[in-house]
Amino acid sequence: MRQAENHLVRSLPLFANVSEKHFDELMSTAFLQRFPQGITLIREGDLPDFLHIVVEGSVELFASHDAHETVLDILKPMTTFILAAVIRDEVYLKSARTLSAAQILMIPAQAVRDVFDQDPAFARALVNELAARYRCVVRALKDEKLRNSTERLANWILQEDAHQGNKHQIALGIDKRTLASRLGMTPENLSRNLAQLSKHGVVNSGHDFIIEDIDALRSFAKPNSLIDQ
Amino acid sequence: MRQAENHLVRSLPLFANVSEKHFDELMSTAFLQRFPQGITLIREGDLPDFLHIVVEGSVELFASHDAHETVLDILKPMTTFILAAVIRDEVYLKSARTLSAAQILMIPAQAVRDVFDQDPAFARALVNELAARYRCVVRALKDEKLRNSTERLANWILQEDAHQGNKHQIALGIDKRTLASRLGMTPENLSRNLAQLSKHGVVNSGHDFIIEDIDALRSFAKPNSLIDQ
DNA sequence: CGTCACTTTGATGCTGATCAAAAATGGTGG
DNA sequence: CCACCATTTTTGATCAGCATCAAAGTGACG
Repeated sequence: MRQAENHLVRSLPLFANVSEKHFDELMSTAFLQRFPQGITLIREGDLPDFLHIVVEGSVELFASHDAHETVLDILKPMTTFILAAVIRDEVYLKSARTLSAAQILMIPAQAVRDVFDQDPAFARALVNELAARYRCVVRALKDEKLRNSTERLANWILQEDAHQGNKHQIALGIDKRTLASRLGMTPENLSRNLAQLSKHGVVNSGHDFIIEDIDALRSFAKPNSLIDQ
Repeated sequence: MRQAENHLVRSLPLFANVSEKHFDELMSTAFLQRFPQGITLIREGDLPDFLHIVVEGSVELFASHDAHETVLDILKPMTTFILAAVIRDEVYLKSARTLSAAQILMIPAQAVRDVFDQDPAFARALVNELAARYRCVVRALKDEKLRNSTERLANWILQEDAHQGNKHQIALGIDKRTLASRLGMTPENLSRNLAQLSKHGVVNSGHDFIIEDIDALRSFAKPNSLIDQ
């Protein structure tokens, strides 16, 4: 792994207070690997070999059952995934594939468990990370069960605007098909929902969404700090 | 706390390898409290004071938004809850209320965090428990997104039969209103879904469900080890 | 300027929620 | 033991949300 990325990884909260020795132990066996778009990184049902961290690009977590598939999350840098499976050494419950070209840091699962037992700072950081991931899933479940698809879209727009610096102009970055899947709706429905939101201050301009009346959007979306991040 | 319960708690995986000293430290500040049915134990949005463990009875986790409420989980002994909020010292994302009279062990949040930092065995056990809880939520999210309500009911019956010893006769224990809520459907729909399942080997006899043809039920339910426990 | 992929629009059907009412169940007191 | 009442459960009718299939529109790019 090159110096630049090493430094980037070192600065992650997960490794913040880990001793130099243990950080080196983790990194000495780790790979930083580039993948093209559309590659399946892990498959549900397999046993975990590595803890994965998205360093660049984006990754989609999904699951299948009886010829149906659903997107459970979309990850951007710097996020760990399949931490719970690594800790328990049990099969993955989700699959993962790259949504764009991506760089993934892969740390052998056994090394993660070993350093966890030796380094209290790493243990603390890891449990914090896992708790954070847990809370994300709970938020996703609440979003799914307590809102309809138009409300999910409206809140996604508000959140994304905040992430992109409250410019009231949101660059999509992904195609609408993927966004639809992320939001738990079909592309057709996303289209119709966007049409709905024009009544609530949102305009769809090519690959951007523009918020023309944020108060109207807020009052429709009813954002909730116990669901949205 | 009485000796009997102390022993029960001591034998939980969470405390299995914790030193006597640290176990006593946790227990010395803990309460074992009885609650009647229908008591709200925690409210979403509040900050955590205690880690909770269901010792007896059952507890419902739920969340509300915009005049809607949804049941996220039903807990039986011995299960921890709100572990993630305790670890991160952040507000609860769910509320909890007793579904029956219940006994709850409450360990001060600060004690949990302190012992975590001092006792590697407790740290290991706690991260294992949190990972297990994480995987439960992921399973719930998949169940919700990948199955319709009849399939959820069919799989619940299969699981409950296994828990109750494969007698092919399942005692409900809770009223159908609560079961419906647990399974993410209205009582009306539960009733209709049960009628549907009579085509697939399930008979509804008073407060019991009877599986008359488990192969038919299995073939309809399509149980999946990556969704069901 | 034509092709191909993506997106939108239209028509239709399924799933599950809601409201209303009937039926079944269970407990209580005469 | 039975009649009565309250509660739970079931049944029926209707409606909203979302998926699906089909077709038309749009835009990027060779």
